[in-house]
Amino acid sequence: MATTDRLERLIADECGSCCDGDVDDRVAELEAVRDRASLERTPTDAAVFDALSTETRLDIVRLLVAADGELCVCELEPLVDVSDSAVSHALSTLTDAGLVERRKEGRWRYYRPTDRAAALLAAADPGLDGAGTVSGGVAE
Amino acid sequence: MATTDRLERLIADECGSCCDGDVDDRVAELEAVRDRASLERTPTDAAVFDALSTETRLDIVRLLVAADGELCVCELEPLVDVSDSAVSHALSTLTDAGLVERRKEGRWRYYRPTDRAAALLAAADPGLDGAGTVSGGVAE
DNA sequence: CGCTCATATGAACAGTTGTTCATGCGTTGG
DNA sequence: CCAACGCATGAACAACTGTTCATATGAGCG
Repeated sequence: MATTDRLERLIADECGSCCDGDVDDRVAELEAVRDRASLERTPTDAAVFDALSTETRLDIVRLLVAADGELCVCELEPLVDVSDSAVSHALSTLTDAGLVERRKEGRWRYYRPTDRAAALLAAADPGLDGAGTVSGGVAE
Repeated sequence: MATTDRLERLIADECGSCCDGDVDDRVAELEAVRDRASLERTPTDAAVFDALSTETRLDIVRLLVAADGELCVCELEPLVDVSDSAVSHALSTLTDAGLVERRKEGRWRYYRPTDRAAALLAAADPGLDGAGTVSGGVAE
């Protein structure tokens, strides 16, 4: 890690150069933060959020959650203004991300959202947003 | 909505052509679903998920959550393998999405995650994922 | 079996985006 | 003031991606 220049000046500025070996301590602390952050990584990584990052896919998930059951492609297609092929592509991406599940019945495929999808929408939508530090208990 | 062809066949297949005017009913029902889904839209829309859809920005948010306080750019930059400019760009995007907040102090800017950011990470990370219907418990 | 249907999948193109480099802006120290 | 610093921002380029068209797959039906 060669870019500790600014970090040293930051620490010196924060505690008024009172202590000298604090740089190493702070670096170690930051590396511990990095380790902790890495542990929270799921195998899906950013793919989960990426799957919800376009209006088409997000609309589909919202529709599936709003519908109190399951919908098939031919029901979704009239509700979003893209081709059925695009809907299918979107559903594949969402399935890979673990946000929807598929049920086959005859010629049709019924899709429904997973708990994770609903949890993500709930976490993003409500007005609990805005200000506030986070630390402490994110537990649930 | 001109693409109700398949929808008609679906309904006929589901209830065995028992009823005829059901197509309009089902279409109306689907439009109600669409209206309900639209109501849940926040002004931020898909931008929130989009902000978390890249490894760099997601890593930054994870680091801010893992750190039990606030971090500045010079502390984040050694922890992610991109330039300080990229970190700044990422933080701007995250700020616009309402996922981090900025505090100015002298030459430095300290960043901390919002509640929404923490809630989103919590909703995506835990092992509560996988199988399960979402609303109300639609047994099957 | 050959047909159609519902959906999945591959290719290709346009639009988007994440990165770095260069530079601008407010702040601090000499 | 002037220089240096921390960070923000604009431009530019490569890389990615969402869409549609074309085609494949598997299921029902005559």
